[in-house]
Amino acid sequence: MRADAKRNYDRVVASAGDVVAEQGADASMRDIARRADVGLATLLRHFPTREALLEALLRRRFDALAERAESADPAQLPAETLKDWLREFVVGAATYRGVVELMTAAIDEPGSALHASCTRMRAGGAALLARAQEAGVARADIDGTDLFALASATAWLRSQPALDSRADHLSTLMMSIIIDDGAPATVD
Amino acid sequence: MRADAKRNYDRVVASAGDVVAEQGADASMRDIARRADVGLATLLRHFPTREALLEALLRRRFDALAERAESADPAQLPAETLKDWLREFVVGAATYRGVVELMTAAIDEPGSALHASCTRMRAGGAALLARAQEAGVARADIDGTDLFALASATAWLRSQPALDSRADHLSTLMMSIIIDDGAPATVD
DNA sequence: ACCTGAACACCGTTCAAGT
DNA sequence: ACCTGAACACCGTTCAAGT
Repeated sequence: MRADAKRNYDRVVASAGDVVAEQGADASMRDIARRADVGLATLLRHFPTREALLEALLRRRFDALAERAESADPAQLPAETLKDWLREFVVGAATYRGVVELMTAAIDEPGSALHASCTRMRAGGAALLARAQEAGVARADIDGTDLFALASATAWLRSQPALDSRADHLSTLMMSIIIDDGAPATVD
Repeated sequence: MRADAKRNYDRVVASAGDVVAEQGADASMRDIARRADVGLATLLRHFPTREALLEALLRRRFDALAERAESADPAQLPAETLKDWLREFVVGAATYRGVVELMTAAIDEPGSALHASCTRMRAGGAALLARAQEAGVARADIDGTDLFALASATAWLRSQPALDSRADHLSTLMMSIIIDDGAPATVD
């Protein structure tokens, strides 16, 4: 990549971070380009789709989440490990408004830019779930796809501005579907 | 209302029903007007906002749902009554893609055209929930707003095309947060 | 009273022209 | 190689002109 191209790329990503944080995942691409002091066409050549741009924003976080699941400490309590992971999944998926919708759509659309990170996260979550199920601390009649869906629904609740004040309570309730370790489930 | 105005009004509602069923709640208003063989400006004078148009589409169903909660048979089992009502709430809120988002937003925006029906439904649900809680068959640490939120999250899951095949299973799981009557919760 | 076409300021897509 | 302005077909909003 040429030096000026790299510079533009970085400016766009930085600008997108700001604008998407303000306006959500359906923010105006023109707006993002404007704030990056870049032509709209330039933005679109670096990121041909909206999802490609969001992927650049979310990749780091999503990859970290997948790795964390893959290299989970087997000595830790399975319920705690799963709970911690879910908590971070939900926070990650709720950082920008409108991202959860794109994730659930992307996971069965192989063409989507978000597809890879989403399937990888689902696999990671499924492994943690299986360990918890074997230990008898997670509900037995759910699989990785259910887990991904329920965690997404939790993130969806979290990203509704109207429900901001009870976000933690609702997350705790959602958690209680999945985990059953005797202790009262909690998010904080 | 003049005869021709009434005719246009009805044409628009009918057309909106079709288009919104196909494209979701963010369908193009121009498209709806076109299919109704009406000028866009005419549509917008009958329904100044998108929510006003959706309200016309959903009113009947939402009012029926509220009435049903208000006049629930006290002889019936509280858990069954609540379960049946939730089931219908979820189906109603998931008929059109994108409606749940509008509902959760509308419930704390008194200006919204959907505000009245949503608050009335929440009140109805809260009453059924209270009866179930007194009978000890519903979780004690939730209120009407939580119930509305959880039912909305269920409807959200149901309106994700990618999750179509496990919609019933996910609804059952969500139900299990709220109701606890010993019997395995189920939606069908 | 009610309807409508047209002007307006937006949007994302596409591409020929520029460095 | 990379960038960009401009044309295009859309969108919802607004309003003057028509019946």
